[in-house]
Amino acid sequence: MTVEERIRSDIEARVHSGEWRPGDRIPFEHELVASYGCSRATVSKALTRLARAGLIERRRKAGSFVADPQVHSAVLEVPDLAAMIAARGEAYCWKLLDRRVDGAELLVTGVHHAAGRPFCLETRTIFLAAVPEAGEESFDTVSPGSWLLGHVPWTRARHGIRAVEADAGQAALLEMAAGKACLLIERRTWRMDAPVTLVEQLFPGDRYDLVAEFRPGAS
Amino acid sequence: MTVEERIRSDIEARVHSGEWRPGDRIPFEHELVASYGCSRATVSKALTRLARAGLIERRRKAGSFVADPQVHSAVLEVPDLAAMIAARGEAYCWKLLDRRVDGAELLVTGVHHAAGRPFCLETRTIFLAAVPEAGEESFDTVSPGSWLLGHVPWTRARHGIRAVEADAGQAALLEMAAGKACLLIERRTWRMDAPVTLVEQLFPGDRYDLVAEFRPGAS
DNA sequence: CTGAATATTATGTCTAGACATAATCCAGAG
DNA sequence: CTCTGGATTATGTCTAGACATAATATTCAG
Repeated sequence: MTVEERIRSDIEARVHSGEWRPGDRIPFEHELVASYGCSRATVSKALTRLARAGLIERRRKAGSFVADPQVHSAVLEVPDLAAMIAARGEAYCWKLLDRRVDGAELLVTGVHHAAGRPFCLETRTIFLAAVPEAGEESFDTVSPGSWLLGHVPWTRARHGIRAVEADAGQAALLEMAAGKACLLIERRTWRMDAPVTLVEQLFPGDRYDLVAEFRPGAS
Repeated sequence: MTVEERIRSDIEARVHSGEWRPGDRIPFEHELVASYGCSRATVSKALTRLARAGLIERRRKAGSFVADPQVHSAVLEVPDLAAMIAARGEAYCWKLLDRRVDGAELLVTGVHHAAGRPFCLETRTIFLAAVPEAGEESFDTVSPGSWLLGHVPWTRARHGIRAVEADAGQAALLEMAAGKACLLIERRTWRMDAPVTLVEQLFPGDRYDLVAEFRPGAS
């Protein structure tokens, strides 16, 4: 364990245990230098990282303080569906329903299947200005999500999550009763402010369970 | 702009623009030292931060490489409901329905209202072993979520998000028709491996829209 | 007393170098 | 040929110190 790690984990432990409470001042850098017998650069690196993780707040001249509890936020994992289903040991397959070009947009519709049952209805728009190569792809065996993952780096994404009721057409494609509750995930992706893709994924409520795990100060 | 920031943003720009593709080697540290005319510590700090953000991968002896596109993941903001509703300019109010102690667990049920309409049905368990002070709170004017935010630091949380249909009782409390689609968020929170609270929040599907924004390499 | 100039102090950024560590390459032994 | 042990090399961590910057505390003029 490096000196920097030791400093960090000592401070984390004191904050998490409640020994140092939000607003408390933690030792000055020069005090930590003295007690750990290391150089200031090492202490500073440890504090910088804790500050970036949101555990402490540093103020010039005043010192460093335990930060107020952070806003709730969590890291939401939205893995590649194919990989996710494979990880559960179920057979995965993608069935293309429709593919057409409308001006500079490529519209793809299809269903992801897990263990032989429909699992997710996907409606996707791909903006050809950002991804011209997509025009060459048929997407009849590979889902656009998997293809895009490997071909286009994105710099920003925005997710919306809602609960909706399946209409008759959607219900038929997902082999479920109309009016049943579904999780609707809408994701827009950009690459340097140029839209890359917009996707709506509709999951039967009882067949999908999104999970988000979070560890604050996950240094 | 500091030298470190300049190095970082130059590399980010080259990766995001596609000039350097996943797998490409980026210049060695000593080359960056030469081209920026700075010390190795500065270059190393920049690369360390890019590596932590997942943009590059560093390998001893081999150099640093542009990382493969990351798994989709997003930062999910789960703000305090009271603060969130207030931010939308709507009146917020919490109505306690039930509060009782069952052994070492405090069970609280209530409804969050926005603009006079029920907005979220909350069923919460608070583990008194981790939060003994909660036993003194009536929770008749302040929601347990807001109270806990200010009183208990937590170190880990796990969210589950599902779509469900409201049963008759839930529907009545939320002033909606039974069987309608709802978003169910379940959150468990721990503090140093001791459970703090478990909450289920049920939102009418058409009145809530969870949003997650993500910028990879958000250095 | 009030307000402005000055001194102090802790953090922010950086340098030039040291040694450690791990991965790779290459030469020589078998 | 293969395998092993060193030499090489890039990153990983650290030191001791420098100067910059921003916020506070203090002093002094009015």
